[in-house]
Amino acid sequence: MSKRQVIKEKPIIKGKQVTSRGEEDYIKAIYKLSDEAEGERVTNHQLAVYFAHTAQTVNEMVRKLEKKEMLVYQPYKGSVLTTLGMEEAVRLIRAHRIWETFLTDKLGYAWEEVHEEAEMLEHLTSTKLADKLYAFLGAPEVCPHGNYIPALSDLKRDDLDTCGRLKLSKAKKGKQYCLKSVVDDKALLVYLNSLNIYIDLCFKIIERDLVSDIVTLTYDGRNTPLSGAVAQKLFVCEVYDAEDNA
Amino acid sequence: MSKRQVIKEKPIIKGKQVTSRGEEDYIKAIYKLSDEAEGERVTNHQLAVYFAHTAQTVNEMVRKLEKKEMLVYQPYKGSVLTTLGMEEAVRLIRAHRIWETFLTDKLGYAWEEVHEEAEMLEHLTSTKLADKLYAFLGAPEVCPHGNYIPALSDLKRDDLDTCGRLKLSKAKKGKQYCLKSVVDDKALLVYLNSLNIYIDLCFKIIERDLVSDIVTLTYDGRNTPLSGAVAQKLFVCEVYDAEDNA
DNA sequence: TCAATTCTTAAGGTTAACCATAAAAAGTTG
DNA sequence: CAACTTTTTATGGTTAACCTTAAGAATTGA
Ligand SMILES: [Mn+2]
Ligand SMILES: [Mn+2]
Ligand SMILES: [Mn+2]
Ligand SMILES: [Mn+2]
Repeated sequence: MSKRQVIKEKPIIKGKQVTSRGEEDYIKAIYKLSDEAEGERVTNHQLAVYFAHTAQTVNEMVRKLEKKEMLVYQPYKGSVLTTLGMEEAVRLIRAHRIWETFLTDKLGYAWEEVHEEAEMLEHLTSTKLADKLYAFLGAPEVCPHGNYIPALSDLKRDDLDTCGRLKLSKAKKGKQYCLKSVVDDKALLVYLNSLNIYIDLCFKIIERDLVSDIVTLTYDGRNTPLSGAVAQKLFVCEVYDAEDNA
Repeated sequence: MSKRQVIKEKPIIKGKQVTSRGEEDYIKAIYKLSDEAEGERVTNHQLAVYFAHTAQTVNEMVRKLEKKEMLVYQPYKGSVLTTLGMEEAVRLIRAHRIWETFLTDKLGYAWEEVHEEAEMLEHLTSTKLADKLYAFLGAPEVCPHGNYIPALSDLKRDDLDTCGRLKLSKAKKGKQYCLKSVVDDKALLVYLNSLNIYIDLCFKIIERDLVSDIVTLTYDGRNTPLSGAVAQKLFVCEVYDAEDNA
């Protein structure tokens, strides 16, 4: 009999639930994959590999997102996000990086621990929450891995990750660099911890062996060799050190 | 060809995903309903009303939770949480209240805005995250609505909400009280805002009309009448004010 | 005590998000 | 351009979390 207050649960985002978690993950993936190489379009095959989903599943998701006008799909060519899709992607990446920053800066998480948590939290983050968190963090420029935290209006992805930065694998012997960002890959981050390498570390390249594909850095008074695979995941900018110019 | 890193998405909680969002909501609901009146057991009907689900759905969920040993169900009698179920409930309530506190204390949300956000965030909150957040908040005793934030070991629910507190609807004329907690109901909270009533406000009851069921309080130098329905949702403790004793 | 009411549960449906199989369509290449 | 490969898509499954309908079981109370 007790006519208790009726509670409608599961408003997963805010009110109308426009995009599900799965859809959001696809949008983000397309955004990220769309300029990892240089090709504009992201093929279904790329998505299938990325998510370890079947071709059928990818096709279904892509078609669904197309219907929602988040992307334009051309069979045998791939998908391009619409402006709507880009906005969604940027909203998610912004939330992701804000959470990562919160977890490390405020709660003391290590940089290799935050990605998974952020991967979940980003999907429950209203614009209001993201903005309040961002302000609370003091409007940080970058996440713990050095990637820019975009504003909602920053749809140009070129600016986001590698803006003006150089892959360490393309850096030159004899010059000095400062580490600006790293790929958010747990194994890599743990490895970098073990070498005492972190964002804003400055070092000099003392060797580049093209045959063995190894770059050797100097910092903290010792030499550290890095494989090409690792060097490809680190982004640096050149440092013009006065004392070194002499 | 690009053999990209395979990413398994959707680890909704942490690793093994023992309880889904729906299951967690049921566990919490049983916990909450189990002493709203005084009866131990929570009937399927109560749950059906609470969630606006059908009897069939409730039955399925309850049976599923029974299989997972989160509760013991007796047909026609209702469900009681097992210790496992209680632990789960407390974990969720703890996370809920910690998030609410974070949102108000750190991000400046109003107390009527935090429940919905917390309702989602609680389901993605590992023990580690909850503990770190809690420490970051300075180990607060209560949420913005005055309810205790339990430790994971606090399974006794009596202590949680009304421990030593009195429903304002049962308070006595002429005495002084301090508001200690309120039911987390948006409409109520907004109403209290309009009256300048907040946690830790002290006031005196100058009138209790049993016929009209209205309590009249004095604070801020004015009299405010509250209906019985509202007074039932406010919990107070008596204040022994020296200056008033004379 | 037995009829009315309420509660439970069996049977079967829907949708979302995944899967497999296999045919059809497009692209690639010798 | 024909053979081969890759991509798409039609069909049809599965599971989880909801639903409806309706039958059967327990409780209640006159
Ligand atoms: Mn990340
Ligand atoms: Mn990052
Ligand atoms: Mn709440
Ligand atoms: Mn609360």
